[in-house]
Amino acid sequence: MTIITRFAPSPTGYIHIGNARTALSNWLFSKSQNGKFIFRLDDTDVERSKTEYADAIARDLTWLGIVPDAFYRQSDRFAVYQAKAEYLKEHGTLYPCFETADELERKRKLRLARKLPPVYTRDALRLSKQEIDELLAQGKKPHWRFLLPNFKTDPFKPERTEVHWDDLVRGYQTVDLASLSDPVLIREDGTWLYTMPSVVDDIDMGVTHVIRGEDHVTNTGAQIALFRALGAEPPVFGHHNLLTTVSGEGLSKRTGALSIGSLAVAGYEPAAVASLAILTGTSDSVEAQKDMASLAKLFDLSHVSKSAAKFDPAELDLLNRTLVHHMSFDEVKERLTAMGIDGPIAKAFWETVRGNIERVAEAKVWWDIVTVKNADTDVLSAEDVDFVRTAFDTLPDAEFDKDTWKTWTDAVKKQSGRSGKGLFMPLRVALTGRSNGPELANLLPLIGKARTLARRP
RNA sequence: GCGCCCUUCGUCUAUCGGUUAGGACGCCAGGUUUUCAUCCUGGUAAGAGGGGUUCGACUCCCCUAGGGCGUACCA
Repeated sequence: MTIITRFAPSPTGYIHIGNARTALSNWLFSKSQNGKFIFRLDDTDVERSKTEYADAIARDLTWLGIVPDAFYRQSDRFAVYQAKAEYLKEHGTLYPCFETADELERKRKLRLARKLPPVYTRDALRLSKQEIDELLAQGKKPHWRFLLPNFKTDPFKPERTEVHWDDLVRGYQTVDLASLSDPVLIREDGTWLYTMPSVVDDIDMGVTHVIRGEDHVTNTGAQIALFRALGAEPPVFGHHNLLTTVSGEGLSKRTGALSIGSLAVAGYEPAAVASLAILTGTSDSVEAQKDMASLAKLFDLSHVSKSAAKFDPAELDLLNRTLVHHMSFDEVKERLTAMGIDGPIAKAFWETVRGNIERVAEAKVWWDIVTVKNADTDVLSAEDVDFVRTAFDTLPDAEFDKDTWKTWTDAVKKQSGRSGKGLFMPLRVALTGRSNGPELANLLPLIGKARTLARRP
């Protein structure tokens, strides 16, 4: 059997690291088993769905390294849902309700005040065929609810009805359908809530495994009932834990700083983001994986914890740093070229500076230092300036190579009597304008003789 | 309010009745680099509280506290 998973966001906002966790989980799960991955836009909410968000989500997935095998849009499939709704109506499991939102809210509060679970009491089910027809004739528009199979013969006497599934993350799960309200499937205006289209699509698209956040656990109970009402076997479910901010708040689409798009703009490596999104809150060490293949190797839903995990953006810097430190020239060549880092010394340059930067873009700073910028020596004391001038006078005549630095500084040491920090720091500052950076032995030949001489204070 | 789930170093976690409670990240120290970073070595630091059960409890049970999620005509 081919594994088919899906990521089905609603395009009502930008996706964040928590959504990436879901998307990546589905992607890695299917890929690690030679399965397929579907990208589906759950855009039934016409009001709130925006093309801008849809485009951004697609872009973010691509950036993360996710390549869907198929793409669907729920707004293309309304006719299909309509047909399924008719099927449910014929079987008496989809019924019209005429309460207004206010009425429902009032009833809810009433039950709450009486310390009863605030579930819908199915009053609409008491309407006779004739009453319904009258209401319709008056031009009243109903919303439609799915009748949860939580009773033996009398829908007004729901009994404990357990739905079970073996969750990929959480083990054996139980949801009691009697504690749930009949979910509204269709609004008054005929638009769809996510519940049924999602189920219908999962059936039609052959989805075998649904991996989603823990916030869906209760939904899953109702949706399993819906799968069965539609004559289908439910897929396998897995509910991963949720990520929270450092202060413990849930991530929302409004947590802008953690949106995938903003992380991309900030110059983080997708592999760093993916590693953190997947590995946080699992029993695996949070170590940067350089690509999807190695992440897929680690990926195991049974390692995912059942409690919420704090997501610390600062960890991203750590992961990104290790990734950059070990990145080969070939891996970054194109990006360096785009920054203007090119030519015969580009490779040696990258291998020299990568250990001292956290993000690839920072290479540009060092490129400027090496190739253009004249060093700022203001910070040097008058005494150091004298020292540096004298040192520059003893620069070797030959063109610079990897041994030049040692030869030169050995000579300067002998002549000046300086050593250690006192010897190297002024020279570093004079050459680069900075008190730290890559090894000067490697940097010096890159700067070259001509540019070095031009930096004599 | 009710339902489900959760609670071990600062953080992410291992432990499935008997461990010096392990690892990773961070942090600190030492080494390497005659600087910084990298790298290597070492160290630091934890069972929410209270009751049981048991020869023995982080582990099982109950209570309390704290947290997450749900309880939508959001997804």
